[in-house]
Amino acid sequence: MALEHLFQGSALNAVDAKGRVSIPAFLRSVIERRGDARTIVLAKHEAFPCLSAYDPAYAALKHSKLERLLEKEETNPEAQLEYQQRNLMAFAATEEVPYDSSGRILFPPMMRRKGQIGDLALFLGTGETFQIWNPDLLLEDSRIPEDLKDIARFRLEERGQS
Amino acid sequence: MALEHLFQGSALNAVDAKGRVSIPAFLRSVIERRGDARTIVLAKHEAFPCLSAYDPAYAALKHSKLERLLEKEETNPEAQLEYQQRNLMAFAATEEVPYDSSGRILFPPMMRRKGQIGDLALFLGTGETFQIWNPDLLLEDSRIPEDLKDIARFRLEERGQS
DNA sequence: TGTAATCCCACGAAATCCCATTGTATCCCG
DNA sequence: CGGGATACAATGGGATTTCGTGGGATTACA
Repeated sequence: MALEHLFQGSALNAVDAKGRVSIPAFLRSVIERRGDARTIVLAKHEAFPCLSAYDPAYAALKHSKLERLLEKEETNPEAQLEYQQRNLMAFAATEEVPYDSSGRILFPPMMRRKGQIGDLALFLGTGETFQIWNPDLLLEDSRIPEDLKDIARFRLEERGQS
Repeated sequence: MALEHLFQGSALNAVDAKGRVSIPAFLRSVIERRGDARTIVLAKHEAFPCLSAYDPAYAALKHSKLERLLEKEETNPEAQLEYQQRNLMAFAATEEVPYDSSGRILFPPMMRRKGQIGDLALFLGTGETFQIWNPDLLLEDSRIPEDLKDIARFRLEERGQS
């Protein structure tokens, strides 16, 4: 599990009336260096009220990891059920969306609701994956370090002036 | 067993009066990337009250996997029996159906009964295969993670409002 | 010859493409 | 070093295509 290209940096982009968002160019370049897809995978984050996003290559990696776990414990019926559940969450509870030539995706309504994304989307690189936040929810969350909130405030300010 | 194209995402489609269902386009595209068939294989799921579905290329893969398992334990008579049983399930208890130019299959009545599918079919990608559920049965099943039920509820809602 | 499967066309909604505009960062040359 | 030109990113809006769906017509089969 060593992906050499890592997601980093932050950006605040608008969601337009049609539900479209630009994926920041610096994140797209990582996706395209990892594989040749022009596609991102969206999932609800397990811990935070935001979305988790990554490229298809990372999703495949996650899958093969699950497969290997199963083969080890093939005899155990409890392990079978847990495998089924994980697989459902990893694939049925995610959506793969392509971005167009201008780097935009159409935000799937279900994910938009799950991530509680309004008309602003805050992108945060976190290494192997990146997160998409409603900036207001990030500022409200007590688990988020103050320094990170400062970044969110800065991005909001930047936009408020324009 | 490394398939690069994986089934992912969810959709809720109608079964019409003639018993026809659209296979979601995002699942069809995976089928057609894996092989050049415009066909799906249906089977009763081993654990859940739903149907399991995949492409013919995957069926072949599954078969060779069983074969390899058998060769490993050729001396064990119990393994022989189990092999026969699994092979029967994998091939006799399945149906292969083509989809037409608009992406619809005619639901085979037996499979429809086995999967207890009414006039709504919930499609769930699970990586190597996908599942077809009666959405009500999924909501009733205690083994299904709550987050996944949320997705089913969202899909139902989406449809109810239109 | 009747029943069921397949084909064909049609429609509305939604997704996708394409082009235009703006603002910002970068480059180049005086 | 400065200032204009250039390239790219993000965004808006209109045009086009695709998708899911219904219904009728045609074909296959028993």
